[in-house]
Amino acid sequence: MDGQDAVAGRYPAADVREQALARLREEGGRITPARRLLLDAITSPGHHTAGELAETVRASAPGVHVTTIYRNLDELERLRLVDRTYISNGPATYHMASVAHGHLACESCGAIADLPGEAFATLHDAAMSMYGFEISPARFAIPGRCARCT
Amino acid sequence: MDGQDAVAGRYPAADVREQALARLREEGGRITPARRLLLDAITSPGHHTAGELAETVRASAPGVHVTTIYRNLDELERLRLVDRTYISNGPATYHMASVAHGHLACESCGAIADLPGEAFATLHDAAMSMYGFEISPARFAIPGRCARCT
DNA sequence: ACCCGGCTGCGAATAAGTTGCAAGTGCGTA
DNA sequence: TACGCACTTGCAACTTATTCGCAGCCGGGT
Repeated sequence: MDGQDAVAGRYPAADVREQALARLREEGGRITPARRLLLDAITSPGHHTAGELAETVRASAPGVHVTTIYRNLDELERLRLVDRTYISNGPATYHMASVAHGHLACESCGAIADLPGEAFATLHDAAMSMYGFEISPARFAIPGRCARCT
Repeated sequence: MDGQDAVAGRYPAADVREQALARLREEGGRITPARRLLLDAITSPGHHTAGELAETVRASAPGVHVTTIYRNLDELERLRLVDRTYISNGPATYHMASVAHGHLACESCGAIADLPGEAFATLHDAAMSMYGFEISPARFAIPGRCARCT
């Protein structure tokens, strides 16, 4: 199961990072070492839990507290710079927001794959016509079984 | 946003309950007051969290412990009699398994609506052709915004 | 009525995430 | 370049959801 980066990571991570920091500053936020390191971690390929991100950040700056990670992720999500994705009952995972896409999460091996936004077209239409409901595909993962685990 | 029971609840709850108990017995399980009450609670319309189910059961039998609720829900899920649905970061919700369907969960008011299984057709095909991935629509809720909250 | 094995209650443990508060620091201003 | 205010951070304690070990209970086949 590849395709982890069918969507994110097309541009140098440092560019994405500085762009995100710029947006933070626009909003009256500050640029701090913790934030830069968090963005470094989150721009790396794949889907990361808050705990993993904390660990990655701590590799460079041991003092950074999980609370800081959570608060910054909240802020980045509020600015729509990152997507928070809930995978079954496990911890939420985060990745840079980019092209709209959804996720597939294997219930047995935990692998995650991205699915293009177009795959959600009929789903989107059904939700909209039946309930006037606007779906957010990026924010959740569809459970199931991947090819390897079937 | 109605349609909570577009799928479940077409048959008298007591029938569904006794049928589920019969399946449990087939599997070498026992019929206990706690199980009957849990099934009574879960067959009532809507989507229920483990905590809510515990409270409902305790209205009739105050001694029943949450652990018992969780263990029985696990068992019922194993037998595919109930579906466990994860809604964002909140507690899991449970409902009787019946016709395959998905869920829409409003991020702002928490309302839940059911979506027929057919709405997942293209999604299913996309997941299958791209990754050989078999999705389980019943097991998750799609976040978004309902008509009232937009 | 008896007995075996499944079921239950209890308490403690775990994991993820949140909150209040005091101390620290980025960065606009002078 | 120094100052100060508002934004950030670290810490510890708390909440919520769920699981586990263990001892005793009881459903139901004989």
